[in-house]
Amino acid sequence: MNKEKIIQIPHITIERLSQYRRALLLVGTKGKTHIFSHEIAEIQHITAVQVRRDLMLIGYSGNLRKGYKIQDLVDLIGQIIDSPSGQKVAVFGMGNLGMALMHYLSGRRENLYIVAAFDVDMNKVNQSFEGVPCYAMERVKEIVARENITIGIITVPAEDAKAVKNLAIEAGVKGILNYTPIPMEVPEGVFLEEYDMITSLEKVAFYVKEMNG
Amino acid sequence: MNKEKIIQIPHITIERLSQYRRALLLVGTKGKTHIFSHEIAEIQHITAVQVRRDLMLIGYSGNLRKGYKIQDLVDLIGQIIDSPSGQKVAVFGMGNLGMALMHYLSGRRENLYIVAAFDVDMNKVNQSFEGVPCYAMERVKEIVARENITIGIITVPAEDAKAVKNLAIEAGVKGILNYTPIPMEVPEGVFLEEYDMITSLEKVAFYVKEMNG
DNA sequence: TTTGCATTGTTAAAAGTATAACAACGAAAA
DNA sequence: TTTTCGTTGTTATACTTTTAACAATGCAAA
Repeated sequence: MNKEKIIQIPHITIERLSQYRRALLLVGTKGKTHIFSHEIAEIQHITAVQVRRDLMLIGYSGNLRKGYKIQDLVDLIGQIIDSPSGQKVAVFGMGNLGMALMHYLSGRRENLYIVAAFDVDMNKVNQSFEGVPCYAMERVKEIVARENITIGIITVPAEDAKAVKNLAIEAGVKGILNYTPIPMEVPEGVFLEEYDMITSLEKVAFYVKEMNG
Repeated sequence: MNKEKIIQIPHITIERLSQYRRALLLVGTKGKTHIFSHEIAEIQHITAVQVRRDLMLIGYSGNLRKGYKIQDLVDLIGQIIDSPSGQKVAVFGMGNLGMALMHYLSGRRENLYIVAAFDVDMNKVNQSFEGVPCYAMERVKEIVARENITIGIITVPAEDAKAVKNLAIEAGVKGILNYTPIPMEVPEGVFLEEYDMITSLEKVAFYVKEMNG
């Protein structure tokens, strides 16, 4: 019965917690030790009430005069959203986007380890990027099993997206982050998150149009 | 009084319309001319009711036996979310991510024209990528004004993010798509959209943990 | 013709999410 | 001491978004 809290934390709060943590880590580097709800709110472009409510949901109590202790809050958020022993991640496709991700993510989250890259380009295979080895696509099954990789980020060209996704899932990956423009299907038990940059760009374009006549 | 509909379309429907359109264009290439709400729903991992409701909001009527006519629907979505004369976009920072974006977006949306890239690296300046010229950062003001660029995508390193954002806005950009991990402030009248890949990755990690924990 | 069926369009209900309102607190100022 | 102030934690309310329910339609099969 050592189960987590019964009260479910809303999806959207989970996302915000991740964002709060990054904001906190950022301001933490500036020597700040405490922060008020309205300061977090301003960074995130939301309201202070919402921040306080989110923190209430995870059961964190701040100090009435000093606000929230950054380190404690970071630790608590970690307890909720991180896996205790971390998770291993592979990047499928070392084109520009894969390279950007590797560069950006590598070493940034201590609980998420990027341990492998895969590509079909033999000039990239057996190289290493940011200290992460790049393997041939043929070795997905072997490496995913050996390293116990649970998350795959797909950045291959559109035409290979489906095949690579299937390969990753057959190999045992439990979460897919899809950066290709091809909507995917995944079996029960695999979590899928899709992001298409065009959606964001078109959204910006729409609101620029709306605001400026 | 030639104003658009009074009934406001919810933000989230706008985003889905953009996604519907891309899905429709994709299936359209396969010779399909009509599509049912449940088919769109399946691609988007949502319910058919939601699709129908969204289409109701934009006033599109399908055919009871054949479903929705793909071309008509694509056109109508375009009327709603696109600017009649298109908008021009600049990419700030031609690192891996900027390069990936350029490659991916270039020529994909007929109404959004990527007309300039900016970088500080003199090896990139005066080159062109995907047919798009790359200028020195010093020329932002000049080029944004000359080309009438309304949207800026920021992919520079974190430490330059704020300065480049300010530069772009001073030059007249009305919409910012921020791919750096630095939360930004923008003045009234400028639309800001932020995306951090770590949020997506942590979200996947969280739900993988929850499902398999 | 009549019945059955899969679909759309729409209203009503439910669920999810954000905001408002305010008591409680405790340090600092009066 | 007492008052003021800015903050947190929380409940109650409002708003947004999704889902359910179902009438209407019109083709196809009986």
